[in-house]
Amino acid sequence: MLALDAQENRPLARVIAGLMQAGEPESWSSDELLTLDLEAEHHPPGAVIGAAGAIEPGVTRMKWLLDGWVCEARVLPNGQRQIFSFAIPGDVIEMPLSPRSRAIVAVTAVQCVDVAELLARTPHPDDVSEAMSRAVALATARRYEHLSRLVRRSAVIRLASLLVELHDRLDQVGLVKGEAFALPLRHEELADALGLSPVHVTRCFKILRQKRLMTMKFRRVTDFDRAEIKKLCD
Amino acid sequence: MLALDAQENRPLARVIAGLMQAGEPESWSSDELLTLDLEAEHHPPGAVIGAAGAIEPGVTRMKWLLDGWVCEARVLPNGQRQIFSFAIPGDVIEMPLSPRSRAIVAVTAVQCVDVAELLARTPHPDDVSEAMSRAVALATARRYEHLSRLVRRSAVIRLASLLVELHDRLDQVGLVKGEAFALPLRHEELADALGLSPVHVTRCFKILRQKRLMTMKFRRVTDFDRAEIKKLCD
DNA sequence: CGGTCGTTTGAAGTGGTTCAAGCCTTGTGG
DNA sequence: CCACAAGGCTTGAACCACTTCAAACGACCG
Repeated sequence: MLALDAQENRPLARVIAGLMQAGEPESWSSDELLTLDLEAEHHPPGAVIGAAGAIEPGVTRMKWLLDGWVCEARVLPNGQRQIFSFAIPGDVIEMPLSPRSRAIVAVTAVQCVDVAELLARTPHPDDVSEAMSRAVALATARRYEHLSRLVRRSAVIRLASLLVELHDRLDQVGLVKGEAFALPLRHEELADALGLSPVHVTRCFKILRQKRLMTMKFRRVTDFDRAEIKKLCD
Repeated sequence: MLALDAQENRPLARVIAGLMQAGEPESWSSDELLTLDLEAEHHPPGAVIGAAGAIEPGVTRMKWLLDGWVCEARVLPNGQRQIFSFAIPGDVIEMPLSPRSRAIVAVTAVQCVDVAELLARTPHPDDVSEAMSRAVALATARRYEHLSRLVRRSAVIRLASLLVELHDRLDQVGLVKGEAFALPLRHEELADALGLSPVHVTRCFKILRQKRLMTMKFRRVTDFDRAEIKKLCD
């Protein structure tokens, strides 16, 4: 159960922020969600999410990320991994129909709920599915962004523009504090997302640090100068 | 009007093949489509398609490609162009909501119909929208493929795997003759799709030719050894 | 305290870019 | 029918960004 008291309430607040961002009407309130008694799934880091469930197409194959980071990835024939996107708390994840083409993998410990469950219990099912399809549209747009980011841009700019995207998304759900935010990704994960070697991700971070644009240490980004980094990307 | 007699019937046959491929039930027949008197839009090479129309979300913002090639592209801030995908006869094209994020551009002379029109006139609207959404799902899957193709793979393999994809799609709509097919793309367009320089596309074609895997000349591919090229990609 | 995993740095290699020139094809006008 | 111009394709040479390999360092966990 999502037995969230005032102390543990933050994941849910983020989720609601995510829904609002996706155009959720005001008919919703966090109180309503709290009373739904939804069962949250928990997954440890590295777990493949959703492969166990039955294959049914449609809106029901979606999960709603309450806490933690997941990535949408695929292992290429040569053994390398391609990460298509990251999802952060408040995001909606589309489960793949075939787990071979792409898999949803937990990067950190993860807490999520099945949208089918949510739809069955909410007093506003239409609003929920509306919000979900908006979230899907946002994710699709971000995938186009990601592709243009990867192609014919220097490694530093690939990294910088990904960081700006993640910063902005984290900011919208209240996970940015001043110029700092948690970034629970190893260089290897960033490398697999950006099409670079992990070694070169290190070098790119070094360049950004030397330009005094940001610091990445202990899975946290600090002194993130969003304006300057954004300028660098264009 | 799509006043197609037996002579001009081929584009429509391809389109129907495309629909069948997308899971179109047998309740359809080419005869039925011929009697619909659909108005086909014509666009010259280089034209931007669909920017003129009003912005309405949903299934109505789709067009159905009868003849010619189009690409889904975007101009990056640095002036370079990123091509996200190509569409061939029989494909369904999703029009972008905002023309800034991506544009549909005619590569050759193009003939297409609006899906809204088709839906309004067909006696099987449910079957049509079913086929359309299947086509959209296929295009989405191809976009994932394209991303994995671009990242961390050598230029020759990027080109080879794109050629295999295009070959297979053209084959399904009857546009492959033996080991040859028309490929009305300049090196520049392939380069913009593959994230390479046009010069290097030339070199890749040279390598493939020297390996006796294919020949590209005068906008036509000949001696296309699909099996060997496919093997090369893995 | 030692082992493991992740990060950092250096040195050498390579694949793709860029620039520039020549060539081939196609279209146009005399 | 030929001459010429324009656009795209081809090739070479130099350059640079990123990779790979290898070794050292640092944090975290038992």
